[in-house]
Amino acid sequence: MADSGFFREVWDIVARVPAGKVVSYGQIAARLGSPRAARTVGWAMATAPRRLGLPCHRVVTSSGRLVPGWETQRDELEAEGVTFKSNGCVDMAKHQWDGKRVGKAGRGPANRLKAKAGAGMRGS
DNA sequence: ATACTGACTGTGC
DNA sequence: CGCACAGCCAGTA
Repeated sequence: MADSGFFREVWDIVARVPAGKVVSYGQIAARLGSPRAARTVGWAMATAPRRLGLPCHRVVTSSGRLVPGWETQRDELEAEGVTFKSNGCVDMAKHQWDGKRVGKAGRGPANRLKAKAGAGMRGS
């Protein structure tokens, strides 16, 4: 894989996400070795050719929020058995794809991940 | 080769 | 609790 690079891997991972599960952009990026490349991952989805049949509706943000401007996405996930919270967010704590690594569920605000403190230190 | 964009993320206030 | 700012990676123009 990786014949083309990052994108190919992103699509590959997304295509491997089982129904009823969701994965966050950051999780995919981290899987590729670049936890900060979440944007690139989202971009890969945005430019992902539909002919690939990518279940982009299974990709959500770290907050469990669905893609902004997407109305059918929630319906698609529900059809797969994904449950939602009252606020309209996916119950990622329950459906976030383990990514073949069980025990990693809840990597984000939901878990108060305080890794690397100098991550977004805006000190310009 | 350079610049810009893009469906994110984590902190800061 | 909500809004804003800055950093990151890769592909297209």
